[in-house]
Amino acid sequence: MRQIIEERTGSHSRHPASSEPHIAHMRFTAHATVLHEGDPARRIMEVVEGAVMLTKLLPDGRRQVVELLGPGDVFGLAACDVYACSAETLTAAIITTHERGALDRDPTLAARLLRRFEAQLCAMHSHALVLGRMSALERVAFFLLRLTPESVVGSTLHLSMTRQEIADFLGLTLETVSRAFSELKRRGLVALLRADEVKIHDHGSMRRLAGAA
Amino acid sequence: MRQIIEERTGSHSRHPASSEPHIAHMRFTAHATVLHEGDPARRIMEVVEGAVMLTKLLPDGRRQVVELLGPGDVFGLAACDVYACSAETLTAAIITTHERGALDRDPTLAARLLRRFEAQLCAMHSHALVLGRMSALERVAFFLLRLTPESVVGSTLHLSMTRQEIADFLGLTLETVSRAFSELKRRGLVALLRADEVKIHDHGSMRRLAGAA
DNA sequence: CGTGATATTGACAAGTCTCAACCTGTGTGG
DNA sequence: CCACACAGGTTGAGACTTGTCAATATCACG
Repeated sequence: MRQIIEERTGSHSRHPASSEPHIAHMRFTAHATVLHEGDPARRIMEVVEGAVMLTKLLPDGRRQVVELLGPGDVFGLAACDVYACSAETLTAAIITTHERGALDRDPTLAARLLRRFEAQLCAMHSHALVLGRMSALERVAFFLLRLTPESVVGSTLHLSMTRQEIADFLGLTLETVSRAFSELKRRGLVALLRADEVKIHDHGSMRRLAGAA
Repeated sequence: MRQIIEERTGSHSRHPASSEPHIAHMRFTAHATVLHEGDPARRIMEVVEGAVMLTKLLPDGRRQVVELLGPGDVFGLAACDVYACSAETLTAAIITTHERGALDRDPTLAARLLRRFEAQLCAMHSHALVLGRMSALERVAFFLLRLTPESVVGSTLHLSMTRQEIADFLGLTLETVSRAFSELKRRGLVALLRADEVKIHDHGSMRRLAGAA
């Protein structure tokens, strides 16, 4: 893809001394673990293709999906020297990685990641609003709209997440998510073709539910 | 309004190469609004001194404090071309601003902001875990530990937020926050000297409650 | 046609919110 | 210097949303 090409050309001979290529592409199947919360944070990663979710765990096993990532999004971050989140693929995915040192050496890379971080930080701000202040029904409506590209209006939306994963993303239980889906269906806002295929019928009402943000 | 008392430009010119002063320092009193969600996003801002909170609103008035910022933290971000959050000072504060264009021109600045964004993104990940998966008591414990610098062990912690602001940060109501404070006091984990002065007695139990993150 | 994983639905419990009353401390004016 | 007023905080009772546990349904696959 375009990004792969840019990466390769952008990275050549920045540091000829280092024999190790600081860019590597990796291909993952769906439901693969890319990295573990708590492991030493060596590299910064970027989704090239596919979908990835970042999760955090509490000692007692409660889980939160903190971010959903698509092409261009960055992960593998660390507040100290270990990864702050685990990362799992939701679909088959291609991921590229950068040495942490490359951020200082390569201003082009830094500029691109900076823009990306800004977008992701804004997404997290929205997510905080969802988690802190929205009802179950509103959360699910928000989730469905978030997955719907602007362009797609009539077509059907494929969820590559189980109810449990959606629940962990929205701070709910899988039962509550299921009930919310049923309620949206009952109200005629969506149609459930299959458990993982949704068609949004009333975009306006969905927007209103989701806070029109 | 009482916000802008004084504005200086480029006082410490650390980048002599650039003749244009793209840095401005501003001094704010406590409880001043620095910027409004939805306004055109012209500049990126950085906290130099003091504390700032970022908030988002739903159409019906529900509010979420999405981030608490201290010295070094960055705000004024936008997913499209308008600010994603409002920003208010919690204490008197000094804030510096950068033109958005400066990010591309000044690699040193970009590198610094990049590191900061990473830290803030990690903080948001933790916050998502708090909002999505923790009980009221756990949230308040987490909040108090988050405000406690590692160094400070015995001294008393000053909250520069009302119960309502804390509640909006933690996704609770002010009553629930108040009850959580009382419960922590009852259990002997903290002492409330005044409504806005807390002393943490049992750091270990607090850590356990907060998920030892 | 079973079998296992995932999803839905129901009944009940628990945690948090809502509404209301009351308390505390700070500052002001008589 | 005291009394009062006001903003913020605490506490209580009951309602409501969501969580928990359990039974049943649906779908993909061998």
